[in-house]
Amino acid sequence: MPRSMSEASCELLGGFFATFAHSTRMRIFCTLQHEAKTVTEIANEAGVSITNASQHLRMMRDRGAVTSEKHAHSVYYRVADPRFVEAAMLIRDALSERLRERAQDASARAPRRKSTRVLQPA
Amino acid sequence: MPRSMSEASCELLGGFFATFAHSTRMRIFCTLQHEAKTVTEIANEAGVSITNASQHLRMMRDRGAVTSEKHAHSVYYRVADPRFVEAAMLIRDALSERLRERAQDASARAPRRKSTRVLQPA
DNA sequence: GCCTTAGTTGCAGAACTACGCAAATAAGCA
DNA sequence: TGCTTATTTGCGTAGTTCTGCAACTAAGGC
Repeated sequence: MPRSMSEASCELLGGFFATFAHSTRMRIFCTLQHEAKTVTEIANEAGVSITNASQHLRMMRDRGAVTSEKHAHSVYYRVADPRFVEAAMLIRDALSERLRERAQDASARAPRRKSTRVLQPA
Repeated sequence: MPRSMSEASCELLGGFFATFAHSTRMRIFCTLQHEAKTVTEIANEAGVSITNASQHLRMMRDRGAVTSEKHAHSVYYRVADPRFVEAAMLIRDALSERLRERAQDASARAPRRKSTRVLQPA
């Protein structure tokens, strides 16, 4: 990261991160991590309406997180760059470690409370 | 990334990403990437009011992106895990490449328009 | 040309987020 | 104790985002 990013870059990167900053889009992103899928498949797997999936996907495409391609009736969406998946995993791992630590600290201070594992093991 | 993350995990990860999903927080995060700083320093460097910086920092701390520590009058904030910086750089690089490609494709189709470099070189 | 399947778009209401101001708290100093 | 500096909190307003519904478009098959 350069010492100071321009206002425009921050805007852009912030906009990109917004792509992941919602549980529905996070789920959509998870369904797409291995292969391209149609809107209907994505909507079913993520448990949202097709309209809603389509809207989130448009936003994600506009900001460069996914790309789309039309085949006959269907539109296939895929993750635009494998590094996005890599980065998400890096963050998920760091976050789950930190939360485990936090929970341990908390239970050390209040030892009667069971520790809750919030993220599934990677 | 596991094949399917639980709803709670998606919520949590989404919440974490929200931490970066705003140009002000992105700037705050940039100012903190190398060293811990006080709220006043952060506010000055990011160009926002102290109140506003404090509010963003609280949100970032609640979600695990930064930690804080009090020394005398001042509260020092720092990035909670270096992997967060690493992941942000990974995404910034992937994104800037993709945008460059996109711009090239666009100028290939409409050759008279100058290509704009949106992100500074890493 | 009409029907079906797949996806997108416009719109409106609800929910959430950002920001500033003023007031409150906290730590050290005189 | 009272003062000053640093930060946080409460609250109101303005703005943005999310979601569903209904209407629309696009591609292929009959």
